Amino acid sequence: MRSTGDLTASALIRDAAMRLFADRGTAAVSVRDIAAEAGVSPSLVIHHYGSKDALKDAVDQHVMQFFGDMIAEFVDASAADLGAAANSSTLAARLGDGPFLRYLRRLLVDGGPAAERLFRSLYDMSREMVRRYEQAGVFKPSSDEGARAAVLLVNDLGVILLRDQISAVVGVDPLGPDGLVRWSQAVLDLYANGLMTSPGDDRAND
Amino acid sequence: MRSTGDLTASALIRDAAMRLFADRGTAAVSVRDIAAEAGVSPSLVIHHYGSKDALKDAVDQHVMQFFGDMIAEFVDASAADLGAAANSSTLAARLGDGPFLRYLRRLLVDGGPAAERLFRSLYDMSREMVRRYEQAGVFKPSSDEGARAAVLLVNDLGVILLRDQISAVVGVDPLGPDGLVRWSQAVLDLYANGLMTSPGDDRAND
DNA sequence: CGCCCGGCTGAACGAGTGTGCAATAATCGG
DNA sequence: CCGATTATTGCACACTCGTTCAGCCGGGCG
Repeated sequence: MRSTGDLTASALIRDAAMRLFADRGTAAVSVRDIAAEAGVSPSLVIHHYGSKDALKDAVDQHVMQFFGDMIAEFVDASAADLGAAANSSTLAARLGDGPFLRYLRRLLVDGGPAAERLFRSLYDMSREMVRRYEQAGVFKPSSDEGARAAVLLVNDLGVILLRDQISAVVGVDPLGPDGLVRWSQAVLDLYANGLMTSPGDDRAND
Repeated sequence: MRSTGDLTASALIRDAAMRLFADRGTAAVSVRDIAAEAGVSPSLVIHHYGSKDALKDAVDQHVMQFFGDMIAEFVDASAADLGAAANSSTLAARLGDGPFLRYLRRLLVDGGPAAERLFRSLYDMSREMVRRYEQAGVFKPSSDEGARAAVLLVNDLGVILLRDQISAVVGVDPLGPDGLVRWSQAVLDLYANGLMTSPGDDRAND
């Protein structure tokens, strides 16, 4: 019942479930697995959350709360100073190696109402960002702000979703300390200069 | 045993498994579900593939073959004419609404050796594309071709991974007939012109 | 015709699943 | 200290899982 530094049992269970769900997917994790990971009995898991589905809902809500707070904080900070906090680097660094990003991946791919609400929040944030930057003259005006915001959002989320693949194949974790600067530079170069020699050219991408 | 128009039973089972795996994830699909979807008995599934894991391997291999062929064809076509076939639009349109893209999503997120091989193929394709375009003078030279190729690849795959979320929130399927042109225009505009007013400016993204 | 043989099925088994329940251990107010 | 409330557990039940196996059924071949 105490809310001190060490976690309560139900929080322990929730965090264990979050880790396992993120790594293996919800269906591949049993209540007994969660109990073992949390160091408690399977009965306690049910006693605290009622059912496995309810536990999943609690984990979803917890993750949503986390990202909701992060988004709000980020929007506020960028309202005060458009340039300072407004880059993905600090965001990603702050997220650290916690299980939140890995859970976010499952959440977005598995879908569901919670995922849709979260994605809507992120998209709204992206739109607001684009609007501010365009108004401030940092971004060129766009004929399709919605699409531009979506493309930028997909760019950021794509790194999170494909992090493991990129790490394995490219050889550098794009969200690690070293890979992050390399990735940011490539993205910044793209955003600042584009990549084609003749502006307004015909189509060409991979 | 025949390879005519209507599929053989084992191919029927494989396709049913691919659909269900893509939609719900491997662990959430039972052999009985697959059998029902394919219209056969559960025993026949095991009889043809030995086990559920082996069936999943067969599905993986089938999908890998499909994308391998597509990649090879795409590289060949773009070698002949750099501009004509070298856009994602035709690729996505050719993939259509088949289950391959949905399965690709699960494959990339669940990881595993097959996914890593596929991602490596895609990354190699992206690198080769970037190299050709830079050499042809279509792309500006880059200080980090690897990172540039990775960013472009993530951009394309991100749309596939987040397709459902984008459809639900933005309101347009980015791989549908109408959404594709809107999405392509936004991406093309980004690639051609960048989005910041002062090239080489300081950091700014969402 | 009889035979057999590969595709296919239904029933069954053991293991593992989520969950309910009674009993035990811990904690706290009096 | 004691009673009570809460946290926690072991056990059991019903069910589903993947998988096995004996047998059915239709068609090609002697």
